[in-house]
Amino acid sequence: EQNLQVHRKEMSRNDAVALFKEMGEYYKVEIIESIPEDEVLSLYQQGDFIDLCRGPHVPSTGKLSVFKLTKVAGAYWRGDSRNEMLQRIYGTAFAKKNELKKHLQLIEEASKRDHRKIGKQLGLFHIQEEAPGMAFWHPDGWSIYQQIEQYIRKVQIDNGYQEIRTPQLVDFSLWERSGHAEKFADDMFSLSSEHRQYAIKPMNCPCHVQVFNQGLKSYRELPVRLAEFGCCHRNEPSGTLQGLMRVRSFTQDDAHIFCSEAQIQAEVAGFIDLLFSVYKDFGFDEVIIKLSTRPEKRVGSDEIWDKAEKALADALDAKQLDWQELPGEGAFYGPKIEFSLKDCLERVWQCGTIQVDFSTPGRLDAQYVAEDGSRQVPVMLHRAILGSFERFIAILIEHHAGSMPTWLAPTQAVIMNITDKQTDFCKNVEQSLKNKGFRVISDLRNEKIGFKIRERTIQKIPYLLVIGDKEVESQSVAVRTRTGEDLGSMPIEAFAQALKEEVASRGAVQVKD
RNA sequence: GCUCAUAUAGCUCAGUAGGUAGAGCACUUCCUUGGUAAGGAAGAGGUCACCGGUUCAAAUCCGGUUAUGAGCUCCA
Repeated sequence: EQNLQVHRKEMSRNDAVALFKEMGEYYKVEIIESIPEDEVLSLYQQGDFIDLCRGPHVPSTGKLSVFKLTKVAGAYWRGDSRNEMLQRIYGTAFAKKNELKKHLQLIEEASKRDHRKIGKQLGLFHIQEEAPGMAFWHPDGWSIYQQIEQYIRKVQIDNGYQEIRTPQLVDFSLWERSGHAEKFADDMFSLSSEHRQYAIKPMNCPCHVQVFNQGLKSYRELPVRLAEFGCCHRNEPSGTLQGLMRVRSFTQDDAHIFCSEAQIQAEVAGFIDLLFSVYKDFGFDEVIIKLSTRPEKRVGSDEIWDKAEKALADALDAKQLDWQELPGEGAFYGPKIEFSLKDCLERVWQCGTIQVDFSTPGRLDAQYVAEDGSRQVPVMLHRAILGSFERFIAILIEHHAGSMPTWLAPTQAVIMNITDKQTDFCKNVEQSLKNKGFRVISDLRNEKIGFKIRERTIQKIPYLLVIGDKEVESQSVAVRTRTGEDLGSMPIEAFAQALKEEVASRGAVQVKD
């Protein structure tokens, strides 16, 4: 503590302003002028370098034994994009050398797993100049996408959702009525045709209300759960695009639940269960939960907000989940819960959300007939589990470093002959596994088995089935995994059964001899 | 959108005081039929992102555009 004070100086405002003006540090002068009169101004010195700082500083940079400068980047003066930009130098310091080493290794590992890199290596997708921020999905990437979509479709239908499909292009007047045009017009793609102004939909909610509005609904029909794999476009600023993580064209696993106020808590509770079971199936066990409550600018009475916030909090508490409150962070139309998952490198990704909306149904004239015969406006719950397919697949690629769990892998097994004497048997095995519904290919090229194994291992195919004369004779396959494990020879039926179990359990069990 | 950087063969990358380019892998053909992470030979492949300027000459220097990367701001 004593040490820390040695190089610390306190100064009067006038002296400090004079000093920094003399140094040409006008931003520092601005900061000094914004500090309240009664606060102490402290300065720190390292050699010839003097700086205004609340502190504390280390007495000497020599005390930072283990550090590394990591990057240089621009940053807006006072975090406001209308201001000038300053250069910020980032560095990181650790108490021990091996801690720094561990930290740098983690960063390196993350860069090896970058979904853009793996996406290219495995031929999953690409993005090109003519369509910035929009993915071209290749066969293997689309296969992963389709597995996920079909899985979510089944899960939602099993949980009382009805799937719908709404237009990509909707007249601007709907976005004006919904309130989106006013706030987000610059971020919407729009076009005109025959004296009509359209926008490509930036979200699905207004369209879902249109479906709800067809036919007068009774309270007996609530809750109505409408789901859509809704493809949306938002004209995000060019500098924000990033691989599949931040795109201009994306598909949400979107759904809207129309219900009464009394049903909110039960619907939220049901959604939370669904979300946890889905994340578990994808191999994510740790979920971080945040509840955002009423902001200053909002619609709806305090009474309704009280009820909605309580419904969300009670739903979480009833499941004894840990959650954190973010006061004032809710949307203007209602409170929300956000769900983030942690990947194997401990990185946190926000994916799921459920939001209560008191505003949109009323703006778009949604109503139902209540028990007493009166017309009521339903509450609308916006919810997504994965968020967007693009982003979720990027997270999966990085979490698994490209080795997708067998149930998601584009190719689950490759059959390889040693010489072309075994070609016919290989084709039989391929067909028989395909008939059982597995995604398999044959590699019958005139190449050495070592070469094929190397290539298919790099492609992260879960199972490599080698067939030589021995296997033909015993009607079996020699099984090797992408991790290099040799499971020995087994009858085709035994392999198919084990593979079936692994796929059904979504990777909890692996094929074993 | 802002700041800085980057753009060379399908991929990963070299390269040049300014004199129109090179490797490995992949691809094609031939030889090889080989039991668990690279068999051998030959061949083909590039207006060096795009537009303009300087110059006898530009892939190289300068300006602009587009895209990408890092960060900032934003994210219904």
